[in-house]
Amino acid sequence: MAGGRINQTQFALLGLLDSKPRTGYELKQLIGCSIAHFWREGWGQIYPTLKKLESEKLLTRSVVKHGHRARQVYRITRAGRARLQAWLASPVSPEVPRNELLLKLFFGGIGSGTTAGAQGNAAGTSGVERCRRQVAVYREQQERLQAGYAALEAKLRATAQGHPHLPFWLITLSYGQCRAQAMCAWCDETLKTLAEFDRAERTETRPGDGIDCK
Amino acid sequence: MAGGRINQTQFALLGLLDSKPRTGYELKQLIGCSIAHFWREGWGQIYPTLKKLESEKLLTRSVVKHGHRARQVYRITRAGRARLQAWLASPVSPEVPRNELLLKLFFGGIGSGTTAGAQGNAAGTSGVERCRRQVAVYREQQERLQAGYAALEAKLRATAQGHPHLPFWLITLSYGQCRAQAMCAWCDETLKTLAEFDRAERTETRPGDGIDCK
DNA sequence: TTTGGCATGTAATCCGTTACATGATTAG
DNA sequence: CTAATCATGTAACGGATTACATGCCAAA
Repeated sequence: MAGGRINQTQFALLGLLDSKPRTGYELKQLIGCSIAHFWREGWGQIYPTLKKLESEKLLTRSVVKHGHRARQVYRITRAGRARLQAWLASPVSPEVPRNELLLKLFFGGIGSGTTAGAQGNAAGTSGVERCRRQVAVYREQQERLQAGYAALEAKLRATAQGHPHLPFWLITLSYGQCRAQAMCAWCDETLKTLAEFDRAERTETRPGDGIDCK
Repeated sequence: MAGGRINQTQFALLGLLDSKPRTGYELKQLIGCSIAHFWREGWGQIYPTLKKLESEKLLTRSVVKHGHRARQVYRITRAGRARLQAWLASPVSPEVPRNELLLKLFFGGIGSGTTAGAQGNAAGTSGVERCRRQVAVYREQQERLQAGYAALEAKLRATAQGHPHLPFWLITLSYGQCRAQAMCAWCDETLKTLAEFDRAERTETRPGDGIDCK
């Protein structure tokens, strides 16, 4: 997916290091509680990227003794800030993320083969029923997401009250809320469409001809 | 991207081959005009995947002479249909796609450094202004998407009128339409928020303290 | 005749996930 | 004491994009 472009991990790290120096571990934690709803990073990405950024002089590393342990604390440099600024102002690269759900729905007309017979589609095996289940699950997910956004918003408003960056954080949450809400509406509409189509399909079942474009 | 999971390309190909045998080239074309709004494939993915599917007996390949050329036509097998069915009925793997726009907005509070001074934020360099531009561009994109969806819907309704799979294709379009519409609404709301925040910010500018969780 | 579309592939590279591997510190 | 958390990394794997490379055929 969103796969082959310039490594964006570096900008997430630079951005989080802008406010204060941190260790890789702290960065991972911070990601998990601040931007997890739209951005994930794994260890295997964070540590190598930090090293790479250090080698490019965008970060400096200082080893801080903590008991017997040596913590690697990274601090952003002036060059790092410049790099970050340039990225922040640069246009968002347009991407068409793959959507597994839509692909499955697009193929909703493909019958289950094994039970396709003269007596029509058995309940539970038709493409329509398959799609209904997928959409129902998706709807639940979206509702859970909404609850999560609401909870995070409440926590943020309480914890970071008055923080100058708070409005921006809330904007990202609002994005998720709007989207999840719209997706729920779409689910309802789609479930209705599928139910109607189901009724119509039980009466006349034609073999699907090929898809073709143009 | 969506990176590390099981290769989904194979299912897109199996699904498109379900209705009729096709060549790799035809598959690429078909993808471009039917599911391009939520699914992309490149040559480098299609041809190797077709070979892999053939080696797994999920497809068979027949070489058809076309003038002097040899076209490799792939046909789905019974095992291929079974594999496709299993996937269609399996739950959608939950993913948290990275969102570059949101990351940039999340860092909206990071000032541009070079012009940060006593006289407040110069127009065009503040984080707020940066965000406004990003959101405005995004809004335009979403509007263009909406127009594209509408056009494709009209074309589909005309071209594939009466096709038994048409309702499913329209569902995927409706998804995009709902989302794009919601995103436009979010943009408007966000632009308003940013404008208000801008006014407030010009009066009192505090240095951003660090983000911290919990 | 030359351009554009048909047609098939390979190679390089990068991104990202997952699992593996290790060990110290601290709270219960 | 022991479990959870802090803390840092590496290795392997697989997926996706992009560019590269080639050549036929038909239409203008």
